[in-house]
Amino acid sequence: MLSTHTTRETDRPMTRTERVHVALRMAILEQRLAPGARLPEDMIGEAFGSSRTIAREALGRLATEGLVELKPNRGAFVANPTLEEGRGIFVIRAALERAMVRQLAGRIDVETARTLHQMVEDETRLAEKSDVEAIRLAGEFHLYLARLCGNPLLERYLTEIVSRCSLVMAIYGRPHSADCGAREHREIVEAIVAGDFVGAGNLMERHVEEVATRAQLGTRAEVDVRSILAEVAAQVP
Amino acid sequence: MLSTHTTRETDRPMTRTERVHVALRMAILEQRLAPGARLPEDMIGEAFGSSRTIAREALGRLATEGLVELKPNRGAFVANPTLEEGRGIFVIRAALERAMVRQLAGRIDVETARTLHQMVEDETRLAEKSDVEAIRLAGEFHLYLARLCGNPLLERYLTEIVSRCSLVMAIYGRPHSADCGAREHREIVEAIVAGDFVGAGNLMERHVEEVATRAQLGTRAEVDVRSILAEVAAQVP
DNA sequence: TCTGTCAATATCGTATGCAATATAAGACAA
DNA sequence: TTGTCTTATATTGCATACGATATTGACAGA
Repeated sequence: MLSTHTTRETDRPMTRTERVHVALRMAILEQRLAPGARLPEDMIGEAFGSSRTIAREALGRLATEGLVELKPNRGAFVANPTLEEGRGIFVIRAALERAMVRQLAGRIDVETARTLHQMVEDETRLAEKSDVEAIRLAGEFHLYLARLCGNPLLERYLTEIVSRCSLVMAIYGRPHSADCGAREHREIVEAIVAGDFVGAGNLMERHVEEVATRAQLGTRAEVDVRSILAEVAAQVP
Repeated sequence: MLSTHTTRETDRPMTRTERVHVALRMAILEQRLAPGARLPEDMIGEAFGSSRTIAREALGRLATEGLVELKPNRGAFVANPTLEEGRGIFVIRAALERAMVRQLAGRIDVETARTLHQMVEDETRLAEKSDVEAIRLAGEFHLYLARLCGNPLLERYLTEIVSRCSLVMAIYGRPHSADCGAREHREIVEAIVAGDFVGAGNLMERHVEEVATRAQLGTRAEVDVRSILAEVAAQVP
């Protein structure tokens, strides 16, 4: 059994808004809904057998998560963050995750430590088998750490940020670049367990930055409509 | 003129939801609405001459900001964060503001530097005159730095966090404790302008932590009903 | 052929009505 | 007096209707 960590005990049967919300989030993160796609309230309501009220609220939440853009009197669109926004998101992520592991360092009981090691183990094993699974597990790892902090706001922010990062990587990342590097995760876990909060913080900060650069976020230039038009024009005989 | 920095050019005449939203936020932060107070949609809609739809949406936004708590099928209440949540919020704030000034260090043009010095000047001058004004200016200072980063998400998070901090301090802080310390601000500005990103980061991190401790967030114990009852019982003859 | 104006359409912003749910109050028995 | 059951009330959850707004396409004029 690989992902006991992901089970979220839904005591409440999940409100309709929530259902639509998570379904749309999934679809966007899996790129089944392409960035820039229109998301009319009517269409969503119809698709889920609900009214626009539900669709509207779900879209509102997705907008605060940064996954959709809400243009007043125009409608909702799947977000299409610029490369610069993407970099900004990773900056915040690095800062939050640094603080997170610093706080965690030396405050992990043996049971939790075992779980963390197990997660890294699973990641390593899956790294060569299934890309998509490995990426999912890597995300789980970061979110699990956030949960351990016992800081609800930190957890919320990190959940949101991880979503945004996934979207940015889906847009700008090259294939396979999203791997989180199980080895880096292992080093971080070891630093945390050892109580080395400075080392853990630095490792995590560097880790996040490297994920960003591996995704080519540092090198690829902003898509410039003008230059593309020039290219296209040049190809016309 | 003290606060040109606060002018937000509202190109759009501000939607009704927004109006209710900011009005309620003000009221909560000024403690005109006490923590724990009920906020029925009907009542709010009536008060603002709008329908429940508007009130509902405003409450939803305030909930994501952490200023109101939304209990399903029960209603909305002014948030009443625990002391522990309050500490967690300051942890995040320290992390974000550290990253913020590190990014800013050495990237400030002379015009902006002048503005920053002016803000610190104003704070110093008002520090002895008007408490409430000084506190407001201090908040402006932090938010202005966030705006300078050009990172929309960072700006949003920090706005949200500053609100939450205000609420926490209103609940748990002792009077006058919220002063941000204009001298600390001056040191930070100087480090930023000098391009000393390590120093600026450390100063800011410490500064936020000290604001938290000055507010007694580090010392005061959680209110424990049991112990209070014991005290009361002991006083009974 | 190009550009400006206008109508048609699609979609959102808002109000309101009805059903569902949770709390609170009251009655009653132990 | 206390515990439990029932009923009443307050309030939200959700759907729908109507007016407001932006975009699209057609058409007239240059």
